[in-house]
Amino acid sequence: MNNEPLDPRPFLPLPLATFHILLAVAEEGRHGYAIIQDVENRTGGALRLSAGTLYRSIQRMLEDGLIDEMRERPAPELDDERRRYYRITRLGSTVARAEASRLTELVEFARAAGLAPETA
Amino acid sequence: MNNEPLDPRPFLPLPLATFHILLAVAEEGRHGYAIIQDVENRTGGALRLSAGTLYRSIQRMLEDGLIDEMRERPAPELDDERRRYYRITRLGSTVARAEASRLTELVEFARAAGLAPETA
DNA sequence: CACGTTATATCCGATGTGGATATATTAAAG
DNA sequence: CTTTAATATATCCACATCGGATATAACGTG
Repeated sequence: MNNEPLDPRPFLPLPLATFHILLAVAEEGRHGYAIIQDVENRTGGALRLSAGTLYRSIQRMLEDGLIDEMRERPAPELDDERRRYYRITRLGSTVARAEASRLTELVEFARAAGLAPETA
Repeated sequence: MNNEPLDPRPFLPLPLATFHILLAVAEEGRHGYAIIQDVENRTGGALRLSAGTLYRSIQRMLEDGLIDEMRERPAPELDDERRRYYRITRLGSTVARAEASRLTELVEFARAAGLAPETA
């Protein structure tokens, strides 16, 4: 077993697109186009990942080991052979957790400066 | 009086350095070098704004009206004439609040995906 | 008065991003 | 059944942000 203590710090702060992609594929295995739609839906249309940003982010994340490509097809009955499905890795989870904690701290700074509501 | 409803959306997502600078000058009027130290202290040394990033960020923020330069010298007794002091504007506060709210939402997404602790 | 720290400013290269473009398959509409 | 829109991946270009290096100079201490 590989239980080395993965260090997320070299990855922080995480690029915005990378964090959103990690959240999208953490829920369930998703392909690129579905990630774009997931991010748009969750942000109420406020963030629309461009195709350029998405696919280059995915390449980087594969190289860095934050995600990996799945062989299984999550929905074999209504499938599309063009799709490439991705899921989060253990390293990806560790990095996403560290980024979430950085963001939480940032919001607390804003609250202390009177620039965020008291009730989260 | 100017009570037009300032729209923060075109500024979002805010560059990381810009948000940290807004938080630093929101507490009290600060000069550039003091901002670098404030950010380093608050983040426990995790984020060290480089001089290049800081002074170019300040220029942009002045042009955008997020901060403005003060005439008053906060500490006239132990002053340094090289210093240039900045404070947050009303627009800067509005933008910082909007960014804090975006970050809060982002952390909630991470929590929903099981990638952040339940207790903020 | 020499030296490290404080202080502001600009330049360069690397990275992240949106928008445009390309290509091809799938689904829906006429 | 053919046209069209949506789906799906991928690459290119230009722009913004950023860290690190460099420059210049005033300040504080030994």
